[in-house]
Amino acid sequence: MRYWLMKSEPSVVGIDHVLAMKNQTVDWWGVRNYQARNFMRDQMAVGDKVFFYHSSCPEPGIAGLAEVVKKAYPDRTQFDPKSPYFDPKSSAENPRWMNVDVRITKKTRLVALEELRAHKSLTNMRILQKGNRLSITPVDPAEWKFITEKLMK
DNA sequence: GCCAACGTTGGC
DNA sequence: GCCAACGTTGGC
Repeated sequence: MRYWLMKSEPSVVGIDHVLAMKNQTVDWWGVRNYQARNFMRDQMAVGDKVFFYHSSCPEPGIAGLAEVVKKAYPDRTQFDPKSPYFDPKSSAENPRWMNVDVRITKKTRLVALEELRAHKSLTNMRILQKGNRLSITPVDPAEWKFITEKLMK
């Protein structure tokens, strides 16, 4: 079982949106970066734990806990010509983009990016590295433990 | 709105 | 296969 951090923009799909969805579950559509796709496609398994992270917003940070409930399958938006995520080079026979399904298990207090930066034991987190842009990153088990047990309590 | 960092594209 | 140009991300 692995741990992950997944970024979402709350103005598009925030944690409250997902809580209002059926089974509090969302398909993680819209990833158009190969590294992030490969994490979903090759490494994510049902039961993996996820930090649901809010980015590009007034208060970026971890907003809740989630888990992977369905392994990767083709992202529906790549086939929709009306979607900004449409990819003309993708096809049903040879889909380029994949996503998993993620279910919110708990909405937590917002653990702000600024707060994460303040803790020495988290300095290696991918999300805190300069220039980090990857929307899906692995989380070290010790980092998961620290954040869930010490910061969220 | 700025801009550093990084990924992708495409001409050669 | 190189790399300049361009586009995007995301915190500030």
